Amino acid sequence: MSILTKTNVNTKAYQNVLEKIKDYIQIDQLKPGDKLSSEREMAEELNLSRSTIREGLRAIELLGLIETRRGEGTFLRPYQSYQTLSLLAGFIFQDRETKDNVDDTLVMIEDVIIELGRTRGEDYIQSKWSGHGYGYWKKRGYKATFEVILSVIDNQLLEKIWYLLYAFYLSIEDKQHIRTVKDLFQSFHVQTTIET
Amino acid sequence: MSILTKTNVNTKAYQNVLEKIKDYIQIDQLKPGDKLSSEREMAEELNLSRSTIREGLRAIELLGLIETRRGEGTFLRPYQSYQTLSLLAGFIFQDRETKDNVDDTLVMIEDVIIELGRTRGEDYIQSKWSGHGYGYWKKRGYKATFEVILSVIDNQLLEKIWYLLYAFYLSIEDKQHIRTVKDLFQSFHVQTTIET
DNA sequence: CATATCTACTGGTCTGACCACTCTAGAAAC
DNA sequence: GTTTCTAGAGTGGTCAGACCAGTAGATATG
Repeated sequence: MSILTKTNVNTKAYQNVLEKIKDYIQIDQLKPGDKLSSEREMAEELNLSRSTIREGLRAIELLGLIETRRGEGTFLRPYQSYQTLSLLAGFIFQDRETKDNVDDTLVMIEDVIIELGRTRGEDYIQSKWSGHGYGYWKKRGYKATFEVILSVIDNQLLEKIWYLLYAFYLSIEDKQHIRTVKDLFQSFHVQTTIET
Repeated sequence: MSILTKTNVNTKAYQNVLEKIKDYIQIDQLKPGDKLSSEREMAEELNLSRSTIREGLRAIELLGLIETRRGEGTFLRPYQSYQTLSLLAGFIFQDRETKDNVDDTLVMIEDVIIELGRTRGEDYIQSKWSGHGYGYWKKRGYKATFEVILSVIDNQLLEKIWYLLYAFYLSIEDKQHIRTVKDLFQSFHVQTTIET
């Protein structure tokens, strides 16, 4: 299902581009940051027009897999950027019913993460937060504060899901998070009084 | 940050296409199955070339949001198909570290869903499962069995996340789910003996 | 050695063309 | 009047070729 390098006639040409590039990455053992062939080279190699190649590339780019820089070339992406995730979230979770569930779901996912944080690194989180104090973290904002928990749970996937949801949450309206920095501090029993 | 309809000069043109289409869908209240403007119309309306429009469309198409049919037009997709989700999951969660976390994360998300199912519709689930009996549901498979829980929790978002994860889980290798139908039955105290 | 300039190459965008396909209004046949 | 057939308009799929705007490296210049 995955590494079929033969061109499929029935599907659209740009989909073959996706497969080819996927193979290309695997075969050449390309790593993040590496440069792909130029669009003109790919076009010649795959016997397709440059515009068709570009349609495929745009799709992959939106997924955050590659990055294009004018004058330089096309590169494999180091990692999924926050911005891309945000856009993705907006599209994936478009419909009305889904939007109604964001609040609930975000809270639930955060519950899971917080629980994980408690078992895997309660001490670290407490010292990190109490080090700078409540006032500091409140100023840095909810996202930065929560990321401290994310940093210790060592689960990239759960992390990505949170980012996806959080980005989506913010994109709906410019509302504040249901939870506050104060809530976070309290769930880890860290002092929330501001020392002068 | 979200619904700015004004064209951003710094970003690439096809990204503006994405925004425009997103707005377009919202403003015109388009529903799944509805037809979008033709590529040529969009091009004229947005003052862009058709190729640029197409680059944007291809990206959205890969996300499974739209569907193009030659000779007919471009349509909003009815639902996010399972297949598309699988492809998406593969791209979004590409890297090695992320893959290592799938097992854990899937279990955790399922815990959340199961807990929700217990509080919101334990009776329904129990009667549904015990109605056909364990043998029936075991034959129908884990996915179908789990979907019973999903059907009562009334949270589309959590549902989508599960589908995304589950698809991704299966795509990594053709392995069986960590949990079994039996486990599900037991967490709801439904009999797992097969009557003859 | 440092600097400025030139040049080849890259992605970004546009134009205009042709194909294959679908749908439909109107002509033709009944 | 009803059915069937057909031509044409419209749609997405693909292509070739062009120009612009950046980048990087070679080359020439001080």
